[in-house]
Amino acid sequence: MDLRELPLRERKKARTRQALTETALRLFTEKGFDHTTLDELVDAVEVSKRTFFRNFPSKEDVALAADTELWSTFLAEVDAMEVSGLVLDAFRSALRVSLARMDEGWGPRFLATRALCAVTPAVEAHSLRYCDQTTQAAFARMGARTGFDAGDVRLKLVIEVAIAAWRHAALSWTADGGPGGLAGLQRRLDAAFAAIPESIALTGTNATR
Amino acid sequence: MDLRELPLRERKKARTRQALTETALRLFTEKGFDHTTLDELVDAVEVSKRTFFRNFPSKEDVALAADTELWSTFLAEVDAMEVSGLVLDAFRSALRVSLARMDEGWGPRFLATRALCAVTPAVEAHSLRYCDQTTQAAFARMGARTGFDAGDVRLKLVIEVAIAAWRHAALSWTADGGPGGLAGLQRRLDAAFAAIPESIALTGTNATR
DNA sequence: CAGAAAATGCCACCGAGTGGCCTTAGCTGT
DNA sequence: ACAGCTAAGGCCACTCGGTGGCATTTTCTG
Repeated sequence: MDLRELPLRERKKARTRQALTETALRLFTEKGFDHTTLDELVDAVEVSKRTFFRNFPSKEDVALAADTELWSTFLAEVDAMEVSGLVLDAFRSALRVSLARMDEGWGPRFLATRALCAVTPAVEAHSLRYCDQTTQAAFARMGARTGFDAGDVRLKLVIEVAIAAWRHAALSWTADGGPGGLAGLQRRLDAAFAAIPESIALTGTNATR
Repeated sequence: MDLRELPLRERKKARTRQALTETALRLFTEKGFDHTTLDELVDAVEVSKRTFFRNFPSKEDVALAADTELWSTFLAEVDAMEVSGLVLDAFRSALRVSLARMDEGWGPRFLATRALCAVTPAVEAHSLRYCDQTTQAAFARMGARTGFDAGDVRLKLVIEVAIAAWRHAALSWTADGGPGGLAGLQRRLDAAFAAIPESIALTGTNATR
């Protein structure tokens, strides 16, 4: 992430990208996603609208920078991870490590992004798609790396379960205002994973109240 | 679903709605979602664009009519279902019953919708959001009906797992071209549910190839 | 310092989606 | 049967997200 060593061109590009994500997140949070036009954003950052769309495929994407950082790190982690034992545990630790790799300031940005998702359907939809694409990519890479069949239901499901645990952890953590920072999020993640066996064995009767 | 008994006004409304969904699915499949303008669609059905947006909140929604039919039936089923034993089994049978409730012609429409999702990111994103909303709604209703805590991780996870099984079944069935019709989809669904216990117990080692 | 290559800015354009307002058509009373 | 009410549809103008084309600036290379 250190960009001091990059050529000037790349540095400038990275700088405008970051300015766009930061300003966008601030404006969207202050005024709402729908009530912030792209013109306002690009005016504030002093770039042209054309430049914006060379950096981000859509208005929604600039709001989800925190998500994409996490997911790309996660995929790299999946590629690198040792699987000796429960596959579910491997994914849990991949998530844990990815979270630890996020740079300082990511936590608050992620929190703001989630808050935005909660009130803006369009952003939520994009976020879910990223999540799903990541799940599928993880499935494909794991399938290629380990010996599992290309369409093995079990591998697919275990990844979906891991991601579901992550999503629940992130959601509940966000709903409570992000208590304890990233360590707090980490704890919720562990709790969610720990609850998985009980979940599928869960029984209940109709409470007639 | 029989609309012979409705007042004339309602009948007409239902008819235009159906004409829109059918024509939309046909046009989108033939020419692609992005290369079909709303003007073409409303011209074909002979309604104004304004009328379209009184029936559907967005262009994507008209393509997902098959999804919404299934999910609303599923939610009704969740409200009605008996839970005595494994909660996971209750959801499996709710999905099974919902599928059986779909009217004739739903199968092909659903298949076409899924094919559309596979090639059109915007439609896919909307579809995922519907799915997620359904999951959350099922969670909220179940939480209210049975005695579980409002934010019980286990209940949330078991629903996510059930939906994940459904999604995998639908995806693999679609990828193969929908073999065996709805009965074939049903079989994939059973197989996916059956694989859940093995999934979370799945172990593997790095295949160094 | 010259020239290639990449990034940016500018402008015109398309299509999705909305608000306002008027007209039409189905539903109510007498 | 008829008059009035109400809901739905049609029409029009407008905003905003997103794209293509082309000229201009800026950085890299020799």
